[in-house]
Amino acid sequence: MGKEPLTGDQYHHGNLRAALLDSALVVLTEKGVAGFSMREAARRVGVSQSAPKHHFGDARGLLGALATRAYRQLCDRLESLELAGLDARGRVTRIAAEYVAFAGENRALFDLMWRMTQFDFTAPELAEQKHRALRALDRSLRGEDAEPAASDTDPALLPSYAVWSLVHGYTTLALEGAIDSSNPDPLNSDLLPAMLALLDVSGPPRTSLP
Amino acid sequence: MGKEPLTGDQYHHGNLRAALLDSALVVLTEKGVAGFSMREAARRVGVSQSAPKHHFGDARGLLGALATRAYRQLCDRLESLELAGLDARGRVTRIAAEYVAFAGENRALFDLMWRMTQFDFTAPELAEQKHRALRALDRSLRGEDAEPAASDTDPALLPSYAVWSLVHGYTTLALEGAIDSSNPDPLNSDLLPAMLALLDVSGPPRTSLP
DNA sequence: CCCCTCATCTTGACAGTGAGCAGATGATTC
DNA sequence: GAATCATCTGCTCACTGTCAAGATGAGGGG
Repeated sequence: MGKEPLTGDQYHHGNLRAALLDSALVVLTEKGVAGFSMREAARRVGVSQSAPKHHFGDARGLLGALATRAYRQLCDRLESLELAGLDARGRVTRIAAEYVAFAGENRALFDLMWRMTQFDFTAPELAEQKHRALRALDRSLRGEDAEPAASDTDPALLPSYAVWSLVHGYTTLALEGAIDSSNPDPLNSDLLPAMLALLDVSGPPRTSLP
Repeated sequence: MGKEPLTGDQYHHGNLRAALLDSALVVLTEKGVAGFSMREAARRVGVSQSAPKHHFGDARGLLGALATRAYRQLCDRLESLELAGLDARGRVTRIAAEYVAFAGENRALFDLMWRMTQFDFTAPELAEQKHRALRALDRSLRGEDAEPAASDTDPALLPSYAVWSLVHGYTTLALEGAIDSSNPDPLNSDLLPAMLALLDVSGPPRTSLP
């Protein structure tokens, strides 16, 4: 009975699930998505190579749980933004900056988030978090008091889709060095606000012109 | 040393380099980036596992060559578009459709293209092709006769950056199922033209007039 | 002609990975 | 106490990328 530090954590070997998630995040950050190894994540918490199986099934399960947690963190940040006193354009700029900041602070995680279908990972909670991200963005754009969209195909969502697409596209292109590559920190450039200024975020064509 | 290739298949085992590229493309398309295997690509052309080493160095070299070829194909398609008689908005819509079509027809390849930094692959030709894509897009947007941008930071490029970001962002988000997921073929939806209609593509801040 | 050189390709290893299976281990409950 | 059950270990297997050393064959002087 190897009684390692029994501090607080009840060890059978503790709450392995959380420990493995943290360890996996470190490995992912260090090695990137391509260099990630489930064995190494297990090794770092001092546990056998097949310990993760009971908690996550397989490697995709682990990465999926990690991505789901990342989505939740991103949504939390977007939802907790302080936007009072800002007009629509100011809100959009603010939320775009937060989106880009998250991507910059969690590059490997951000990479992983948009690669889950490639890993054949389709958890309902993941799709739910994606919807949550859109809703958070839409609520910030149209204001707290605006009535939420009826469905995902509500034309009122169009500006939010456009903002998301533009911000997400710029983020991935900049991280890949395709845009603003001369800038040492393209994620902090003023290119994004300038691009957003070209976008009409006033609202959908609801029987009145822009 | 003779860079002169012989006609057709020169035997030792033919022109392996091209054959391996084709084979790798098939494997990539079938298994995706995550499931790609260099050994399998070699196996399919009936050659040993370490045959690719002489031509590509390692697996990243093979994928890099594949990505470079893909960039060139995309640029070729964008540059050969017939845009005569279209106004700026029509040209943008047309080029966006072509961009999305390429992504839909070559999903695994398109995935790979924006993942090369992750594989530590930095070939000068790859960066050059990215610039070429931007220039093709910009030329299509502002017309053949407009004077090209002086540098990558020329403010006149702003609309092109915005269009690229929006189109690229929508493409990746749609492929990932984050946008328009109820649509069975989100890449052919009319969402993208509607979003582009929200974008002001008229030109840079009019501090100077044409 | 022979022989030499050199690019190309094969063989055979090595370390590392994800996955599956039989069993130890220990907490919980009866 | 004993039985149950989730949890974790050790082992095996097939597979991967990479490397070093050896075959193979084409082309070019002597």
